[in-house]
Amino acid sequence: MRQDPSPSSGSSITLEDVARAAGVSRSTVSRVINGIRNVDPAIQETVRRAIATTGYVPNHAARSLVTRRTGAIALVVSGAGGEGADAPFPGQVFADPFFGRVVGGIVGFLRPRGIHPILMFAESAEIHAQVLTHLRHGNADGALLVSTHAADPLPRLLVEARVPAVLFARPAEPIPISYVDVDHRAGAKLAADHLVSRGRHRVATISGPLDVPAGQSRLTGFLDAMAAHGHAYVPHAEGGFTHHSGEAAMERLLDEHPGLDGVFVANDLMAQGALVALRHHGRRVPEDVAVVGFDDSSAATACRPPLTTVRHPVEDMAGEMARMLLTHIEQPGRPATSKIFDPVLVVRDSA
Amino acid sequence: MRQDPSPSSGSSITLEDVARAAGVSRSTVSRVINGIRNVDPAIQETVRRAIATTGYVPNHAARSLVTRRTGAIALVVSGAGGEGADAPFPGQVFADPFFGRVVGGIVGFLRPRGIHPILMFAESAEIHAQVLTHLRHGNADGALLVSTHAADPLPRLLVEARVPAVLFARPAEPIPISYVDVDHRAGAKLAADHLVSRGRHRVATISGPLDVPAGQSRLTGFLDAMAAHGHAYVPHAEGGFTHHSGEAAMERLLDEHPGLDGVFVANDLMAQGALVALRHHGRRVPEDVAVVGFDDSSAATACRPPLTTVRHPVEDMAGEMARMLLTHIEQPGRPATSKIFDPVLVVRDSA
DNA sequence: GAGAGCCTGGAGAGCGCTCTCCGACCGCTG
DNA sequence: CAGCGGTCGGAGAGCGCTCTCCAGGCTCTC
Repeated sequence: MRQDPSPSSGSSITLEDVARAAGVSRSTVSRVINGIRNVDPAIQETVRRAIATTGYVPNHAARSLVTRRTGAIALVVSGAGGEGADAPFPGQVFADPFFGRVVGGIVGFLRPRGIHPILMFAESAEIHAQVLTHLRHGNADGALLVSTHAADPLPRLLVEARVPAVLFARPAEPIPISYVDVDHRAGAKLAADHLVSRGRHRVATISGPLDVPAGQSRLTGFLDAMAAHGHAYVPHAEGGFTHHSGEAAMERLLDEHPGLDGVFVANDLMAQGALVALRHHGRRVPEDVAVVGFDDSSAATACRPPLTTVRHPVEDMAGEMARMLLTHIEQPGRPATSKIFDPVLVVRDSA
Repeated sequence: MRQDPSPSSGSSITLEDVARAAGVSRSTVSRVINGIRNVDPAIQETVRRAIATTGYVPNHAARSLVTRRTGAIALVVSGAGGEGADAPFPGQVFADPFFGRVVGGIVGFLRPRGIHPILMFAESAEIHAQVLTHLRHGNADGALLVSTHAADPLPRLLVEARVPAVLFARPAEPIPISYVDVDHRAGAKLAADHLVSRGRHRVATISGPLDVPAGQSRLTGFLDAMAAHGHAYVPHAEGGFTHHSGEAAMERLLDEHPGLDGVFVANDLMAQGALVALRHHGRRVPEDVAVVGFDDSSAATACRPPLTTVRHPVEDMAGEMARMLLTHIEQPGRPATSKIFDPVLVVRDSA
């Protein structure tokens, strides 16, 4: 089943060669390849055979020179502008398995379409500029942007440079750019309802950073839902979405409210940290304290006990993000749109 | 400091336009941009200014059409050929933070050179073919390959297709392809020496899969080093480099050798699982059982207690891999080379 | 002071492809 | 049988860039 024509080295076979082999013109071969206009089926067959025999592979550069399309998409993972140098190498974000799911969803959508994303990290201002230049050089037709921090200037820069782009999560500032997001408030409500239904009355929460929309919405959504259940006051400690910040926040909460019996933690990584702190303080989970996380990352199942958590359909969201970008590339003038996904509660052992 | 020329939209400014603006020929502008041959400094300055005023951005497609270089590199994460469908989406491998470090090291080296890797996952045979086609289309000048399983057919396919490529870790079968690797035996010896120096006498080991060179070498290296210390017999359980396989292997070991007081686990993810099993069986770490991992992944510090582990210089290795690939691309005829890195023991609390 | 040789800038030929335009040929109708 | 619209293949002009070749002017040497 494997074709293996003799002169497979290098591939200097051009359209011209195929045309000669098939006894037709370059145009006809091009039409067959691109499926444009009607070409006599018999000739089509001849051409196809000629392509197979010659082992022809289209030259991507030549094609994109004339079509002004690269067929490539950039996947940009972006941090804030003014972060410290706590990462000697880029790519540390992949320590969060969440990104693996995003990447998986994107690749799952793009790969069947023959597109492979170009991976870029942009964690400082000068690199933002570099990324932008790269994009404007025509190295990609558009960008998928996953920001790790609020106040990421890149979305705005992208809009200004007219680079088609779609974000994962709503931007902190209102700008005309498409994005996908999860309904954070609904997710937080799911967690609140669950904790209450489990009979927890002294519930606290560990939020994400409050300058991030996700951190903000999960907190307010949780507080509102708890209020609806009659809990006017819910202790709260702010974390930074990292394992250690979750552990530290739990310590603080435990110090100030030793009697708490339930906690909603705004992401799984922090919940994992919270679990460590709880164990350290001799609390059993879920008997003494019920814990609900958010994200359903692989950290959720790696924990002991496995976390009850709010699951985003991350893969679906990432796929939709890619689909939206392709649409924007296809139809340049299109206004920005957004799509919000419903989260689901995944009940495991921690609550 | 930011330039923002008026017609920044789209960029239909060509070399020709810049040449006209600078009052020189296209060739001269090209020479200035590419730094080829001597150009009068005064003219260089004029040209540079013209580039800035016009907001010129070179067209990548046109350039690579003539240079036959894309300036792009593929980062291929490849699985075995016959794996089951346990992954609905590709990219699950990123759940292992190890890949984050690899990616970080690669990007750290490539980015200053203006190169961004194209991310590809290849977990089935048909996708191997697709990846190969993509590469041969001239979408990338070469490939960096990280295999998750032995018996990955891709290295051989790459060699056959004459695609410049460098592997992370030695291929299971001997083929003429460049790679970087860590000295697994030396790492295992580090672990053995440490356990012995800590006075452990009933030491066991959890190995990785034995069809992978890394799994194999770490095991034999450990056994040999222990033998050198006079320990002729070391109990051994095979794992699959995953959290759960480590936990299961530890259970088995504990069943058969309840008196063990030290264990070398062939990677951190499994060690994390082993820790869970040990705790479950009431063993204190490191008091009752000392645990040494391998990789120094972020799992190592997320554990309680933090793992004593063998650290590869993953980022350096990944960077070197990229450097080697660039060399191969630069000098096509070059024979395959390899570079082996020395691991380091990172002592934390678990042993 | 003149010839040789070097240095620098310009002209122009492609790289491989797409796509518009055009012409040939078909079947159909009046 | 002539005329007409429709279908389908071919010719050719670029897309924007690099790079070889060449010409002109300079310095240097004898």
